[in-house]
Amino acid sequence: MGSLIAQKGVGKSFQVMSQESNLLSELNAALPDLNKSETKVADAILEDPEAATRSSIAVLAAAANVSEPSVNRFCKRFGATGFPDFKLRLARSLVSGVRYISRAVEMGDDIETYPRKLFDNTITALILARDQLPLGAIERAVDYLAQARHIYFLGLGTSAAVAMDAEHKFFRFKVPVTTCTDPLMHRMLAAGGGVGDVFFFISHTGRTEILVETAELARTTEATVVSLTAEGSPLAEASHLSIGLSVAENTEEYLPMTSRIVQLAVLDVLATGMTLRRGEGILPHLARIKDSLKSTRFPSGD
Amino acid sequence: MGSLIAQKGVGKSFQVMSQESNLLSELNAALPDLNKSETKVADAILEDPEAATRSSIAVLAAAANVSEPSVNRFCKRFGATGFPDFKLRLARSLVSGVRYISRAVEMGDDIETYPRKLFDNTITALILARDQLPLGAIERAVDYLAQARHIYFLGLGTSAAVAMDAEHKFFRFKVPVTTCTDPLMHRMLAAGGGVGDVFFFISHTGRTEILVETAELARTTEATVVSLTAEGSPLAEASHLSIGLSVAENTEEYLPMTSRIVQLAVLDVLATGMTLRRGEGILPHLARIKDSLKSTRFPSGD
DNA sequence: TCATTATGTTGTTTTTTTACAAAAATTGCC
DNA sequence: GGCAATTTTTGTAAAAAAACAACATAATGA
Repeated sequence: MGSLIAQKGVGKSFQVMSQESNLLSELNAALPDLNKSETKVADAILEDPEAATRSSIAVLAAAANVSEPSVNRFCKRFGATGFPDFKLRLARSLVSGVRYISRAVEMGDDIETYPRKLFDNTITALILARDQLPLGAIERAVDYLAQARHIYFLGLGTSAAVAMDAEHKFFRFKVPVTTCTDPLMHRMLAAGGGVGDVFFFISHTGRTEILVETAELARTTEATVVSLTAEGSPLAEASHLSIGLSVAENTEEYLPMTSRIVQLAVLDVLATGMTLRRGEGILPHLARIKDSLKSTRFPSGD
Repeated sequence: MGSLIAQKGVGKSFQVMSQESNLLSELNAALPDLNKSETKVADAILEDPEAATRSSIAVLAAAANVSEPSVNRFCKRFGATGFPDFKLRLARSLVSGVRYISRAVEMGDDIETYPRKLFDNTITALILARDQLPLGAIERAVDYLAQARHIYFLGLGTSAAVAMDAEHKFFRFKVPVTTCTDPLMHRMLAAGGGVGDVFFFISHTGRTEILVETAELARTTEATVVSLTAEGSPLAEASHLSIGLSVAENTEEYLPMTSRIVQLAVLDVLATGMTLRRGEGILPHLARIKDSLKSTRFPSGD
């Protein structure tokens, strides 16, 4: 379920996923399964989707070098009742303005181009992550965290910053939270784990040896080992519970980017889950913490 | 500027704002200024906007008990070139109005609901930020950073994690980067600033007194002060250059959420800008840094 | 009552869709 | 492999639907 199913012969329609799906990404995904003229139409649309929504069927047909009925059939294949309906759907999926086709930044890109690309890629990654969020794992993670006596967020490199962010969130729940970036410290903490301790590992690849070893070490204790990492990775295997992410890795070659933002978003979810678990009672406490900062600030105008 | 202007008598058109605005709210706002048949049409559309996007002009005219040209004129009054164009705009604003409207998590939300809400809110924040990104400021910030002899990322609380993330990115450009969370240390660093030093302040509110004071202190030196913070805030005022963000403040009451993700995304943009500025030459260097981690990892399957 | 504005009617133009036919590709058979 | 039959793909042309413009009538207000 979820991805395109080309039902050859049967009804020949590219019925897809829930209505959630984005028409543009759908087009993109269907691309390999399309025949000649369909491909031409898809290309023409993807070339400039915005323009496509404004074109008449005749204009689009000309742009794609196919006949008008071909365009019409194309629309129907994608679940629309006809061309106008198709344009409507297309317009809707354009709203977020996200170019669903991730485009990497190129050396020649100017200031008008690359910030948009980066944002779009990040947004796309979040949308993808949202749609395949392992809710079961998240729910169980919240269980563990809510019952934890002490939480350790462990990550290295870029994930260390994510761990730090997590610390800034979870200490609010009256649970001792520890983060650190020293792998030797990690080991010692892990070795000392006991009942009620939750070791929360954060790693994009899930393959960093020292981190996996630390997780394995923690497993030998009474502590609970949770990880936020790549699905099926060694770290995931080493954990009691893994929140598996399959972030279509960074379009950008050299700088870590989208993966950590998705991790942060997931941690937001966990923290929120914890708030909900705690119930109304925790709200005054959270409010107090927030208010404690007021006196450190210049009064705001409004 | 910004809100609807009903130019009675002159051209009689409800020309409005940028195309940014939401057509639905526009209709709503214009309601009192409409005449009889226009009101009927507006009512019919507002009654069920979703249906309106699917109707032909005839169907809508019937639903509103007016003639077809009345509907057509109505559409033109609202800036559309005609009925189809109007429907397109309506479809667009329906998406942004309905789905992309920020919805706060509520106490009763279940696992199917709140993760989605959180992700949607984050995504919306990124879209908003993307569309009002101060490109000029970003470009100048890249200038400063690219020429920096030493970069200091300073932030407190949640922004400390963002600063740490920035450190993890920018050290790759062969520039000394310092982050720290100790405000006394901040002051001393700021006091010691000199030509070529860039102090990069990160703060959601831009009102944290010690941070603003540190920025002011840094301003007394030869160093450059840049900030990523709320537009028009004291911190922004204290800086040579401010990248102003107007993150529609956290729907979530008590946990800092979307703002820092937007900050991270902007830092991605800056880091990328720096890569582009450095040109192809920097790529092997970035690749070397990335590869340096290979030996710390379990070999990946693919 | 006259001028102005608002609305509707009629008919034309544009757009979309259907029905059908030609072309291309595929399959089965020799 | 070659050839016919079948299926699929694509295009043409005509019908249907939709949108629009021009004009006419009705309503409104001075």
